[in-house]
Amino acid sequence: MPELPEVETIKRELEKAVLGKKITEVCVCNPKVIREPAPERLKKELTGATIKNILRRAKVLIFELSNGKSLVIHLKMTGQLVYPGIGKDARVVFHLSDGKTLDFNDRRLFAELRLLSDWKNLKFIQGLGPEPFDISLEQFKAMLDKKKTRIKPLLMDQTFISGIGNLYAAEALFRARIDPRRPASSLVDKEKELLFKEIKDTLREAIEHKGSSIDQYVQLTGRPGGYVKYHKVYGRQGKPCLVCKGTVKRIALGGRGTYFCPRCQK
DNA sequence: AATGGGACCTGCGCGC
DNA sequence: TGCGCGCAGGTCCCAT
Repeated sequence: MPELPEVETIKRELEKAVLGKKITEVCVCNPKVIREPAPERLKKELTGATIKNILRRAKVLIFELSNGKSLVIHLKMTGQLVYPGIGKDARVVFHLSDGKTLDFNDRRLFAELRLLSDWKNLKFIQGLGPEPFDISLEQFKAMLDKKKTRIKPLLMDQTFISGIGNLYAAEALFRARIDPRRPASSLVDKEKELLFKEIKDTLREAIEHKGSSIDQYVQLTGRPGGYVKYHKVYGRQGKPCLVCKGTVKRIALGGRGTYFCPRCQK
């Protein structure tokens, strides 16, 4: 579930907590989460390296290291980074030069961890579309015009626009009063404009509240994010719409649970 | 090109 | 109380 706001929250906290520290030891408790290289080689190459820079691209975290390599982490749905670590149920434990640990947890083993020479060459990274904050309204409008596909799955398509997942797609569409099933190209200018604004506002507000703790997401400290109480439709099926008092519905769209208010969203 | 489904996983909540 | 089942979702992959 971690989307742009959650990963951005972790990134900012990591900068304060572990930047400049050295990795003194790595414990791989479950090698399944390591995509490349082989766990033994990863351990060897990480040990002794200093964390020089921490970046986020879409939902991906990148640790640039003093040895020229980069540790690339995609949390997928249930990945967590916790500092100081407690070691409980961790899949990978990074021991740092301050005597503390950084825990990498992942209940469902979907997350991916890689050590690469050049993270920009990773196929997934290369395929990413622009982030919402990096494009203009005119660009956003032009991008939608070319697409006949339904707007919600399109917003979640990382090759189209990156950083938005199921939760924030639903929230932004509700706030823009657009039915998630609408073909993207059917949106008129006013709707595109409003949607673009609401996407950015929703993401910004979620970052301010340090993300949405649905399922497994927690901040680096292990505390939950505070944005769930501001959700207007996500997870609220059967409950009254906060705007019109109609009932929030849940449908499947592109195989994903989709929350919306049929009365508000046209 | 667009869409649907399955796979990857595990734990939770549901109905019986 | 316990069992089996559906569901949760980011991404990839395959089929239509």
